[in-house]
Amino acid sequence: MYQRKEVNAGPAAEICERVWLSIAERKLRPGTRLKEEQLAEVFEVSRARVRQALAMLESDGLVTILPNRGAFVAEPGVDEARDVFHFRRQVEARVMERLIATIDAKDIPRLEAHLTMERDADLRGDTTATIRLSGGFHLLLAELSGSAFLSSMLRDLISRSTLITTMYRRHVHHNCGPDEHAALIESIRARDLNGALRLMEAHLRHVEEELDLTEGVPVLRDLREALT
Amino acid sequence: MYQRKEVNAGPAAEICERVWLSIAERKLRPGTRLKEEQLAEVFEVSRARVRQALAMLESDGLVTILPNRGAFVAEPGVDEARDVFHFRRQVEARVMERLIATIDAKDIPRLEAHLTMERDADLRGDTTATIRLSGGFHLLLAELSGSAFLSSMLRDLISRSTLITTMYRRHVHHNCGPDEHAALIESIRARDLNGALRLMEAHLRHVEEELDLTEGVPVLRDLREALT
DNA sequence: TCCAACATGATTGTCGACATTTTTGTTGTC
DNA sequence: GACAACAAAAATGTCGACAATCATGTTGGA
Repeated sequence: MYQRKEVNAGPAAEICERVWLSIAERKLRPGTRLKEEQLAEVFEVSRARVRQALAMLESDGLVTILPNRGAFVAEPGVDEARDVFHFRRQVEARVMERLIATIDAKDIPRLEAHLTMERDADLRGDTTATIRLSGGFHLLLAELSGSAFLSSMLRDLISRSTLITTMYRRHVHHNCGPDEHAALIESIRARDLNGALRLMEAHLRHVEEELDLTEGVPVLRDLREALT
Repeated sequence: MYQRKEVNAGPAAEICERVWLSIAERKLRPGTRLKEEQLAEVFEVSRARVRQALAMLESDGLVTILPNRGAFVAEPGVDEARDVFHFRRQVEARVMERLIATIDAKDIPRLEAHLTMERDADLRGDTTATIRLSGGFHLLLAELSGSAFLSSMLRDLISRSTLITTMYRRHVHHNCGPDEHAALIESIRARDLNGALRLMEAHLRHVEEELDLTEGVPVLRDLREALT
């Protein structure tokens, strides 16, 4: 999920992923303060690396850094939430166009292998793996599309989506179901662009519709602004 | 241009902006190696800060960092170029929607003041200022739209656009003309969303049409891949 | 002469210690 | 008792030195 290149998952990326997972599992709530020293102790790494990881997480929209004040788990507002899903639909559509135009038949098994892992984690009830793999499927599509730019954009949007989902979902976690992923693979195999676009659109709408984005609750991003 | 928040332009952001300007002015060509020590000497800062700046520039797509190998000015391919402009149109459209829906009349003067600076720099023949202000206008629109998310996305896309323009433009630098910006301001003042969207679309198409994106020249991103 | 292994130089990556800023707790005065 | 100024503690920000890694040039052998 957080690996920057194909093989080379930098050491800081590992911290990013663990934080991301903790957020997805609601162990870290939005607004929580992230002290550098504390994180360094937990992950048994130097504080410098924690800073590096926090900077990455900020650019991915997962944490907000206030200069000289510290890092906090971000709290995206409803407007940002809508924008994130809006652009995620755009990006995933573009990915699908490139993917169906350029994909090599020998890459299809990679998708199926991923799907198998998703189903397996789902059956085992392994929440952590399920969350990781669920986002990973979309990211794999981007990688197979061959565009590093689309991949990096999508990773950003997926991170934000995850955080938004934890904040605004109505019920328990919905499983970004493996079945919908399976249907997508079939469309890709058949190189059915229109079908794939329709499925992806529906898939993402399902996720968004599970959220309650009606409330205009202003979000405390900066403690100073929040108490005017 | 590179200021992260409103007032608080971090010290590393200054380095980012100077590198960005050098790239825009074609003083730094795509593929150029950026040695940390060298940059530290030129900018008279510590190497740690240079690393910080390079990391930011990488996430903005302006430089490519190869682990243990160094940083290079990025060389986006034609596919990435098309994607960047594609999404830039999407983002700017979204900005315009939010802007016209929410803008306060008292903010219009800020736009006009910016336009005045653009015209002034243009008349003086101050290329550096012209480049900076030209991108700054679009970024100002995003800031006035009130969405930090859209702002950060757009800053990223503008950086990449600049680099792409220097790589693929046919003739000399086209001035992302102040006149088209002026027309946009009029539409905003009149809260004419459809008009504004049309103008923005045309404005961005003008920039893209000045480029020669026909050649499928593969780009050397990684020296290893390039010589297969 | 060509190739491989090694040694050297240069460059990036990492860490710990110190300086700065912010926050919190205390004291003294009105 | 409330408020302001000050002092102590804690957290963040910065820097320089050292370690690890990669590129280049050299040497020895076939």
